[in-house]
Amino acid sequence: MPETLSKRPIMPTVELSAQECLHESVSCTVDRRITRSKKALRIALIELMEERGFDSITVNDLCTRADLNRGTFYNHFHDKENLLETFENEVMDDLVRFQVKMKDLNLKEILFFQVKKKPLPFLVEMFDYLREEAAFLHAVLGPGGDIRFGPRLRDSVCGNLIQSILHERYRKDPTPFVNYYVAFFASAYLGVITQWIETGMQESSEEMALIAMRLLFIRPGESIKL
Amino acid sequence: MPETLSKRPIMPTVELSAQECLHESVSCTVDRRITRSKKALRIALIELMEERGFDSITVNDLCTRADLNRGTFYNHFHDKENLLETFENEVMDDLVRFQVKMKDLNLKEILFFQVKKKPLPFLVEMFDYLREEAAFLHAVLGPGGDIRFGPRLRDSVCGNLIQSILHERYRKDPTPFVNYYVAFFASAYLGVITQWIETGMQESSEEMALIAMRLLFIRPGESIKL
DNA sequence: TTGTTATTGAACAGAGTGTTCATTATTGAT
DNA sequence: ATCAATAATGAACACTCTGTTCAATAACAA
Repeated sequence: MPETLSKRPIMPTVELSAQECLHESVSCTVDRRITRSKKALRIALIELMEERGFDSITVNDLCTRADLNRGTFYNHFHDKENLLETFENEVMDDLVRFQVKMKDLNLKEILFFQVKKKPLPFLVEMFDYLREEAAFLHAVLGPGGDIRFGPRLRDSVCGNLIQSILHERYRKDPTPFVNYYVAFFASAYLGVITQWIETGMQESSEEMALIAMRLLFIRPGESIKL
Repeated sequence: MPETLSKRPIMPTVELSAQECLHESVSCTVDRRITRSKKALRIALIELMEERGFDSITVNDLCTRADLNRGTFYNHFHDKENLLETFENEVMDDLVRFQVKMKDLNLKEILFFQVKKKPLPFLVEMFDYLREEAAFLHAVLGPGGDIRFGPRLRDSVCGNLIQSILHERYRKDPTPFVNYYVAFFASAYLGVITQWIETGMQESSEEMALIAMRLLFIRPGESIKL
């Protein structure tokens, strides 16, 4: 079914005026009505996801909560899935900058900070950013959230982290074990992030960075003499 | 809104006759029409979750796919959420038996099998069971699944596993680090299970048990001399 | 101020929901 | 094989939500 084709394209004034700006080199400001509507919908979405879960939210609910006309919603979004997807993509785009910093990481550098008991700066930055987006992340990672976002976050943030700390001996290891090794640690760090957000971010970003580093040097079986 | 109260209670003949059985001590068999309908709905649910995701499934879709009348669906389930929840609970109930075996585990025993390169029997059993339920698990853990099931599986299966391997020194550690330590490994093992199911369970249950054990003795930072 | 455009409120057909009911078909047990 | 019990069926119902259109109004950037 070509259901996506039957939908008329939503062309936000934001993007169009942004292009025009480059063309006409004029100070371009977006229409405040649009940003206001979108902000209100974002808040309404987060609140309702926490209260009832994404599935049972209706477009009516969102608009009532955001104090907007239902037509306004459809001016900017196809449906509630498109609304959620938009905000998810914004966060994912923001996270790209940390991926870059992760790629030129190595175990020696981590250990250098570890022995000095200093948190890795980029890890602190990352937890800072996650705290900024805590309301959204709490909703979207929680029981009323989106099942696809956790894996996205894991692959984006944690995937690169694992690649950089992956032991050299496993880099060229073709056995299936390596895949599980990567899945193991990527999921593990997503779990740490989720735990932090779910429990209300009691620890500071510096503390979390140190905890994340410490977990790299822990081995459950270490208590037993080999 | 007392919406749950307004729903009439669904009393499956299964449970009632089960009670009567204890009372009258008669060989009790459930109505085959019911089990047939529920099985058809289970298959339909799994298929449609894979194809379109749970959110966009309608009761109509389920009944069409299961070749059932819509009224039959409402004879047994309140709504599609209740349908999914029922099957989720069945799997969770099955998993209880592994929790028991996990509680009387300890690191020494694991190491004993580890040095002999033998998989822990209960781990093999568990991966065997997961393979039995692979179709359901693949659907419910996948992108069209239920966001609440992963955490349930993690807490049930992996939570107990971690408690038994938790290093003695952390058992009485009151610092928040321990919480993240547990979250770390519980999420990690859920990630391994999910990876296995998502990639079509290429490895045997014995291989997976060995991989899970090996991951207990791995430490990313081990390549660096302290 | 002025032209533009986002928002509003109303209306619409269509789809899905959850329920009821009389009828038919299966079932388990005698 | 028969029979009472009950699950399945198909139809109908009011209801909610959807996604769209439209004219009127309000807010905006310049």
